[in-house]
Amino acid sequence: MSNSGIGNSIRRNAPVPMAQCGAACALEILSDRWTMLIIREAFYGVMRYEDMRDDIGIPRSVLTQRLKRLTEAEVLERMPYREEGERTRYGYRLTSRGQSLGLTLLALMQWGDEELRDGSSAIALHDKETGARLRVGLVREGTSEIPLSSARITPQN
Amino acid sequence: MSNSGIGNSIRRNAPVPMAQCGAACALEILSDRWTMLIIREAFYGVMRYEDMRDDIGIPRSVLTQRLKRLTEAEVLERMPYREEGERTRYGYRLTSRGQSLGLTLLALMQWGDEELRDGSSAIALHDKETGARLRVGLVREGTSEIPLSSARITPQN
DNA sequence: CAGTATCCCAAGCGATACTG
DNA sequence: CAGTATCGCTTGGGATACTG
Repeated sequence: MSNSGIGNSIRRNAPVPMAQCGAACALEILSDRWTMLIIREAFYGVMRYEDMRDDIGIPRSVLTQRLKRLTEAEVLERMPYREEGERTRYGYRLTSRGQSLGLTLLALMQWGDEELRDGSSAIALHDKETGARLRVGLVREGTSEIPLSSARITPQN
Repeated sequence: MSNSGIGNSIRRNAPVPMAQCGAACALEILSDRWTMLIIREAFYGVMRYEDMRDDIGIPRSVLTQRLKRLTEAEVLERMPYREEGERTRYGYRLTSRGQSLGLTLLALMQWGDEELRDGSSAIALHDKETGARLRVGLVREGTSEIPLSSARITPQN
């Protein structure tokens, strides 16, 4: 049968209790309709409240609440910034904890592109050094580990 | 700054519109409080309605609705099964589409373990053949791709 | 055991108006 | 521009009872 990764008989309970599960823990922060979309914006470098609203169509009250939650969870940080000839404004960007969520986001994107869409992705990942095309997958620990920071992300089309 | 994977200036909008984004598409099915936990159960081989309820504490009405949605999305399938001396029962298991979600689940778990917990994971991944420890990461396409099916998942105590 | 049915309440949604 | 405030509405959550 080999229907899943762990054994091949029917299990009556999960081998890892919810309280000790990293996924369950992560989902407490991430599992609602908007949060990963906000992460996606931040991942692409969109920092501003209004810009996020324009992109994803989230109601103000909800965006405000989510940004607060993500900031408290240290996934995002609130940052002052200034553009040419403009006054100082505030925006949000990924902390290092947030950046490491990029892999999860990419895994999700890959699944969506391959299983729900025609298989064509709207972005491509390449190794900055070698130019080799990259995917999210299982890797031997230590070997051939490519950090997200050495990937180039290019919109297709 | 190099704060995210794509360029280093402030973006006013995401380079990929929501409508063409695999992640956005995936989140339409997956982004609520319970769905990924149900996937997690199925991933571990828990098939039964009542067992899922016991593990994750989801209300009946919600579980029923989610199983329906996931079945319609062809992530789960409803399966008759029979245990020793018992009558035929029905349960749910991952389709191939569902199984390929395993990578996303593992990425999520890895993030939760490393960033939200003490860094200790409740499971370990090893290559069935070589025994090498595995992680979710970026891989050169083609090269060194290890399918989920050749990974052994062992609960760490 | 695998669901339906019901009911109540809290949270989230969506729109719009307002403020520093 | 980056939020708060408000409000009516819909959805989901949580509990419990019932059915084949």
